[in-house]
Amino acid sequence: MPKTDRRINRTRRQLADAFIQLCLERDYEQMTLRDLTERADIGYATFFRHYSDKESLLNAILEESISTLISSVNALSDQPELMMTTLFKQLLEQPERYQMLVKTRHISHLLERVMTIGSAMFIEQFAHQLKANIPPDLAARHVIGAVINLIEWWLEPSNRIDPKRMGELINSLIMQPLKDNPALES
Amino acid sequence: MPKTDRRINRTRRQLADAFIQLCLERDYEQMTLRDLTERADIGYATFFRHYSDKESLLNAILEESISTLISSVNALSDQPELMMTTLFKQLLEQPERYQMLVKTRHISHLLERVMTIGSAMFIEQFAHQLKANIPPDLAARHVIGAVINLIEWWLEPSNRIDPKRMGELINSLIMQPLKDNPALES
DNA sequence: CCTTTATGATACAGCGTATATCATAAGCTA
DNA sequence: TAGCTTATGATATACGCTGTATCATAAAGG
Repeated sequence: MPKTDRRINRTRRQLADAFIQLCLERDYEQMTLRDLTERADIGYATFFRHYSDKESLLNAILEESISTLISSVNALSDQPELMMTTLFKQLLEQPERYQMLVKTRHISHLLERVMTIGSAMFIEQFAHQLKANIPPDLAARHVIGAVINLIEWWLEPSNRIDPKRMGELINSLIMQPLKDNPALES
Repeated sequence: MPKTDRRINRTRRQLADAFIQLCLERDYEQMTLRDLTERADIGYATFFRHYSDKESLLNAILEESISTLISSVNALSDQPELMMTTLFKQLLEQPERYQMLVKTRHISHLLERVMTIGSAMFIEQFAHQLKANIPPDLAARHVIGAVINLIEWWLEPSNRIDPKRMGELINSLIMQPLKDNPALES
């Protein structure tokens, strides 16, 4: 493994931090690279030595977030509810980063990758006990989309209710209703 | 009511059509006003006599779509399932337009306005029979977000299942699970 | 300590945006 | 239809942002 130059890490960290800050303060679209490099306190031309354009930096941050999240969750794919609570706890580690991904509408890219780990198993596990006449495509899309929707809601600072409770709610509002004989719980 | 000049209507219609076409063919972000005015077959400068920028045109199309959709469903706010099927039938009238709004991620703006009509009544109607410990904010968000998610899925041409069936599925997968004593149906 | 390399500063070409101007054509009104 | 009004087309232009090239300098690594 090649050690990366400290200066490279420093520059990229400054860029990522400035990017997240500016995204939350202003708007992604109208944020210029001049704004960004000034906030990051690096030379304008230096940006292009690391990323080809603004979107490329965003994708780098996205991919890094995906790796972090997946490696903390992929061992739990057989325990959906524990996987969910673990996911929520992980999100709390760097809230600004994930709020930025909500604002730029890239959080779904991230969560689709994460959810695919769990939902593939979920679909396989429940395929034979799906409610009658529910198209499997629709079921899969509903699980992933509805969970993402609640996570986006939960990322708002005033909505950060207990991760364990969120896991229960997701199970009761989204997972169980797909089953033929839903277990009744509070 | 002031009659608008035919030329104005003609220009704006050409711009909207070209905009929808190019959005579906290429990408919204990298679509230039030169591309747009060339496709619409109008002079470049003429664009700015109608809209201040690209986003302004998109918003105009969005607002027009919202008006059309709302006026076709707002009388049905007391019949959620009929409102849903009517909504789906309306979407079938101009599929390209709404697919474009999905691609530009503006469909949620539209559907939030439409769903607010129905969900306000839904919330009021079911507030007293909500499952225990479900935060009302979360419930409202879940209803709107999950419905929008299924509509986006349904707008994909290969997923256009029967509007009536969609209304039933939405009721059984999203609405009923929020209630304390969910009615069991197929 | 010496070599390597990432950075900062600057200049510059290219492109898209947005505005101003003027002649022309199309629409409206009587 | 005639005459006035107005939207359009074409063109020129200023401006800002992007992306690249160059060179001297500072910082890192061995």
